[in-house]
Amino acid sequence: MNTEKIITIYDIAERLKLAPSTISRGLQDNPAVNPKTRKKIFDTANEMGYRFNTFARNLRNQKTNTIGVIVPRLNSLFISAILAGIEKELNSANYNMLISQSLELEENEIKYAKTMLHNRVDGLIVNLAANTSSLDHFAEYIRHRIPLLFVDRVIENDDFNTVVINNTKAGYEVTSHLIAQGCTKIAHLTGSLMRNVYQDRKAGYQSALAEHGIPYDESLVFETDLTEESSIRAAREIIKMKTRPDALFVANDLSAVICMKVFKDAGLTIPGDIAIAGFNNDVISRISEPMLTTVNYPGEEMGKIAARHLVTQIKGEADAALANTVILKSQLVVRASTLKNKTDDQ
Amino acid sequence: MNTEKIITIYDIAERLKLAPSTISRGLQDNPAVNPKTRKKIFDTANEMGYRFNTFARNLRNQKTNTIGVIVPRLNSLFISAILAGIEKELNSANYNMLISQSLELEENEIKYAKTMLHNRVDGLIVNLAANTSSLDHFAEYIRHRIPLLFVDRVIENDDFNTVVINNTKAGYEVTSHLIAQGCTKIAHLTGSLMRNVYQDRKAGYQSALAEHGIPYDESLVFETDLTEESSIRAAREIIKMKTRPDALFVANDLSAVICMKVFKDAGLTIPGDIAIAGFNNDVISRISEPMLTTVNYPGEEMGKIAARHLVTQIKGEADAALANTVILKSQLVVRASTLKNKTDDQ
DNA sequence: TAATAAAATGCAATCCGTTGCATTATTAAA
DNA sequence: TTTAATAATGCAACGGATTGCATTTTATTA
Repeated sequence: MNTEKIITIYDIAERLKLAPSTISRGLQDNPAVNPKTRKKIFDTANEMGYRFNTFARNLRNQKTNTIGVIVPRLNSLFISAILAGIEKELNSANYNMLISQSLELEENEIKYAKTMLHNRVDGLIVNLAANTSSLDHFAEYIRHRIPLLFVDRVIENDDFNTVVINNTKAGYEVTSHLIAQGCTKIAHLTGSLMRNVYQDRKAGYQSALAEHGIPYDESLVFETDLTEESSIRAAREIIKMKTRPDALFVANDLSAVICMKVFKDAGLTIPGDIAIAGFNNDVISRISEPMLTTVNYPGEEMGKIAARHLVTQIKGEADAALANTVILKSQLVVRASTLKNKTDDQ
Repeated sequence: MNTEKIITIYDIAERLKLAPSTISRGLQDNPAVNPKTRKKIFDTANEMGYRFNTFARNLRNQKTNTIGVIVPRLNSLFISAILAGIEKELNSANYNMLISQSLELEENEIKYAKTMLHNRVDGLIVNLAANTSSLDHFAEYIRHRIPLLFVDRVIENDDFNTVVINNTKAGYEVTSHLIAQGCTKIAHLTGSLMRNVYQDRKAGYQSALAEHGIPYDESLVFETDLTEESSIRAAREIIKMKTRPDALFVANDLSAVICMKVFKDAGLTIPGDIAIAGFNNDVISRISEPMLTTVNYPGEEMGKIAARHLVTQIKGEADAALANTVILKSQLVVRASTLKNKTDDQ
């Protein structure tokens, strides 16, 4: 058994005294080839250690069966959920997944978009980096009619397919709920306002305030990168305020729970002194004490739908010219961290 | 600007009245081509919307600059950390990353191993599925001399490169620490014992018990799949035991914190009634109340080292025949969840 | 057995970029 | 201006699988 030589269909053909085309057909279960021949082909292929060359095939077929995915980070539960969803769906549709993380930087996103283009991905799914300000780096995809889809973090633009939730509505619901609990001074800790997810949640927050006649106070909004450190810093700032807010709406669960811990360590009670609501419904929201009010955000489902959508487009079953927005449902999940009155909010 | 036609170097060559080889060289910054010509080539390529075809290149070069990665799950903080590390490293070495999740099933792992082989990955990094019992599906990699490396979850076998931590030692340290805190009846909640990570931690647990003359009691060991549900179930079983354990060593932080919550909800105090230790040093261990004693497990670092190692091998700078084991350091992180005496354990 | 239909196999071009070697154009030295 | 040396470009084969069409083999029918 030679470990060095790479076996091709030509080698098999030679061994069996057949034409390469017959080998190719045989390996593809083409009915035009005699079952006995086919069996011999497979046996010989195995014996010789043949593995087919996807490149040669792709080159010929002008298809790669590979989808590119660009996300800001890999080590986030929410992103992981999206990826898991994409992977499951792609797998059952027989596509591979090429992944890159932009580390929240537009420059990386640009670079990866190009790499994926050269790798001839059949489609691309993107979750934008925090500081991405233009979509120029995706222009080539449009130009080459390569299906492109944004999940979760998108840019308002009718030309692109997107899968999102209604962040404005969700932000509005969280804030309204806090107000219903009697909170009047509600702080908001959020991520980069360049991104719709944070921008919209904030918009919902503002509209709920407005609707209830609570003036919007810029100094109550903390725009951060939502890392562990900045969450702690923000929480400390809140503690130090002269008139402390009676509620905090945080744009993700992890940050919310981190703030909660800082508050508790400072002797504040939750929700007595300050109510806290998060976003995502990560496991962590069920483990914190008190349990965290949050928004159930169907990450895995978003991933699945995004992938399914993209595959449909690739297969040409959907009109590529028709940009589509899929808005998934999210639900407010009320838990102890915001229940000021004993009577259940429901 | 034609959006349909796919531009090749031949099209550029024709337009510029040059040979395709010159175009190819020009695009590769080959010094043999006149700077002025090169400029013209780049300009024309841009103008015509040319993007090079990685397949044709790969086909020719017999290299893909792509690394395959097979993990059991994507939606786990620990796995994500490993992936993030791999990605960072591969990126700076200019490799792409093709990812699949086995969903903890050997059959998927087998299938993906084959797909990656056909995709001609230049190397493969694997974190084994829970129920993988044989490594036969990786035989082809050995046969074709494709660098293969196992991270974290490995199988004892001198033929493979691995990057791990010393789980036995870590398990031993956790257990010894619990014993030092005065615990005498220590339960252990773990994952599939087919996997070294869990097997070894348990071995460490057992040897610590033995060393301190505590008899090993099978009924105190819970082998589960470590999901949220089974963790809750195990915690409830523990509560119901006639003589309740005074400590619980869980094989990962998330499960540990889930158990902690079940215990607290049942009115038990931590660590008073039962001390708890986890594994991984996830963020969650810092947020739980009390904070969780755990083992700092350098996931991202493992990923980086694994990737670096693999790339070195691919480039032929390492002797492929020499299987290597890299053992990273892990540290016991003592926190309140196991500190029975006020005096700091250190 | 010859003629016809059907099944199986073969031929050759194609996908597109790369590279060793040959050839032509340009510059420097004589 | 001629020759030698160098720079720039071109030629053509290669990598491996695919597929429309042609050809050969086998089975069917008259």
